[in-house]
Amino acid sequence: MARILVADDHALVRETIAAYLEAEGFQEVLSAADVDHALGLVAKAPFDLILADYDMPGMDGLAGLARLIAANRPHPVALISGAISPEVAAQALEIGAAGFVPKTLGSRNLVAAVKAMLAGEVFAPMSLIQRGPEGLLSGRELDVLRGICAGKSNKEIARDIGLQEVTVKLHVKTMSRKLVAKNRTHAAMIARDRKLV
Amino acid sequence: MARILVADDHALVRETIAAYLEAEGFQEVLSAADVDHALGLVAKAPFDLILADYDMPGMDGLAGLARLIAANRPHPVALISGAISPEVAAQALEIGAAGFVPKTLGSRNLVAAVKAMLAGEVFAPMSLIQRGPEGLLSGRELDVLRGICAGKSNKEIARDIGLQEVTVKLHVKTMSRKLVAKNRTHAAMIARDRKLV
DNA sequence: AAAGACTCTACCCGAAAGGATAGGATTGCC
DNA sequence: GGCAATCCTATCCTTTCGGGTAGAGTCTTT
Repeated sequence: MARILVADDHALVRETIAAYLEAEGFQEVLSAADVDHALGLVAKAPFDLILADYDMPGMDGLAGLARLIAANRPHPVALISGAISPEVAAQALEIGAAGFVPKTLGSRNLVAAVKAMLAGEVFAPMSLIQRGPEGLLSGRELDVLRGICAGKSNKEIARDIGLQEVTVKLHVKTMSRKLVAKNRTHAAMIARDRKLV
Repeated sequence: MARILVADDHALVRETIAAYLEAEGFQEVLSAADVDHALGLVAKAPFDLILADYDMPGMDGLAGLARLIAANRPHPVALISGAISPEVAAQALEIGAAGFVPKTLGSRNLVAAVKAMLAGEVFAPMSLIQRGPEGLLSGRELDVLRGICAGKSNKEIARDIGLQEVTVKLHVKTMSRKLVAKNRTHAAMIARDRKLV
């Protein structure tokens, strides 16, 4: 019926999902533990649909997803994920992701989502779609946020990315406003929760 | 063959694992989405084995696990988890957990682990067992760490737990040393990574 | 060309955090 | 009792943060 690839580094999740889809009547369901393995399988023969985990070795943010999409074009590639931020979701859709399969999805909904995406539709929970470009962090702000999450001081961040300390402080301030964080520590925790880094 | 309960708030994980275990020949595999639901099922009839997710509604740290263990005594209760800190693992074993099932475990190993625990053995990856009491955070230090993770200032933390600000600063210092953190933000990220809070 | 972003830098200030050192209080344990 | 660990408080000092305001450069879009 369809050739599907499930890519997830959690063997338990990967294999059980694959087994479930096979039991649902999909002809060929393969699995991969990382992006490189997945790309190798795609190279042999493209899939009708790829489900890829966002927190997977080789993903490197959305770079790995972009490679998968390019390799499997024009067939759809979707993200499996426990929790994804609206920011990441928007970027994923921009680079051509076919949708999202939250792990909170039930088995029956999973099948429905897979069928929808096989038919060329975009499947994504509303909560991930409805959002303005409001409150998005700029590139520099993300750089600084990464430094903060690494426990660096403003001075260290400034040295590492080649800026003056005052400039870093500015980015910390504006970025904290956007995240509605009380301070850098709070911002770091929010970033971690929303997987912004 | 055995009556097993799989408790996980991720419907996809929960149902697929349950389906897989059933396919392996286990007679009765039920599932629950939160601790309260699980306790309700246990109350009707105890299970030969319970697999419970650590990051689950109602778990409240290890309190929920303790309730499940008490309710299902003397049958084993194990934790399903993507990542668990040695600290939490040790505490779980102390209060009587039967072991751990990392999500990185393959399907075949899952079956082996389940059978081992049904036989009364403790199943846990070595990496979670070998650890000294070295570097453990004291109660107060954990209190302060929780405050830091919430983005609070020392002053706020002091007010909330009824201490002087200087005392909080002391705990921040000693706790950061133990975690080998450069500052409070770094400590917060380490705590989040190791699930210390 | 103008508007709007993102960007970088500078100066100022008060508040917060980090670090060192020291003393006393409370436990539980040998 | 002595010992160790944890806990609470204190004083002093330096560094870092957080916040405000201001000016100017780049780039893209309209």
